[in-house]
Amino acid sequence: MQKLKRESWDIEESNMQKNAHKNGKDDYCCDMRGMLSFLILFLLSKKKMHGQEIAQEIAIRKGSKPSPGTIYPALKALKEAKLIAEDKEGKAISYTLTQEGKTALKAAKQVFCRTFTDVIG
Amino acid sequence: MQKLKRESWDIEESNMQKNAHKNGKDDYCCDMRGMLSFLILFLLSKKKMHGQEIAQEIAIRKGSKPSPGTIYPALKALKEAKLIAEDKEGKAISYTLTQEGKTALKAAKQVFCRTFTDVIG
DNA sequence: AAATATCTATCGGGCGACCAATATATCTGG
DNA sequence: CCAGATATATTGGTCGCCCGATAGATATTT
Repeated sequence: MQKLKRESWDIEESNMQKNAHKNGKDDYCCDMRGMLSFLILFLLSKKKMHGQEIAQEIAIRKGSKPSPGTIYPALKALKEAKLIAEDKEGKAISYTLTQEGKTALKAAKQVFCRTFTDVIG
Repeated sequence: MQKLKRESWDIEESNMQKNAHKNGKDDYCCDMRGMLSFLILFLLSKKKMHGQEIAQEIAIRKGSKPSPGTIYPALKALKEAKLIAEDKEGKAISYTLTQEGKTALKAAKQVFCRTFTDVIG
């Protein structure tokens, strides 16, 4: 169970960095700071989603759900960068990629793939 | 030329985030903070390298070479976490993955692949 | 031996992801 | 209409990646 949790890249887990040499063996490697916006853009390229759906999908993928204080500022920044657009429907807000967002994602995906060539598989 | 430079994920480039709405169109998406250690572990799993080789390989992959102030602290942290070991030979230091490093990379790779499922291709 | 080049290493600081806690708004059931 | 549930949003703070500048250490060249 401990081992299972360790698989995630939580901030709490990855704080192992500075403590790793104290704790003895563990599997610190790195967190994924900087990848949130990229992930959001990618998820929205699949289908329109609202904030909570995005958070939940990320939770499934990386094992830890981003808190409101993480996800909403990120969405706000992407909105202000005009990469995503919102579509309010009741209490929920659906986000979609703008044309600029699609372009940005395409470019980012290219760098991503080149950077992590051979990592997959 | 401007367009070419924009493809990279430099800090300077990705600072577009807060200025993106001022600059009009651009391709801000995200940086890759937190992925450096992961990348280093992966590169070292291919072959032993010294710091400069690692920096150069990253430069090729993501388009910007990490500065000494980036790469060496990262190596130091990984060393203190016992995920890599150093092998001094003259002025250069060769780094290799420890057994723990291999284990950590394996676990991290798993999360990485699950997180970015479908992004590739 | 001195100069040059290369690699390693440290320092101070900026920036932004990220969290916990809290607040507001909208929807639903009793 | 009020209470709970759900979604959005803000605030204040921590953490650590990452940079530029600088300095030390080692090898090679002159």
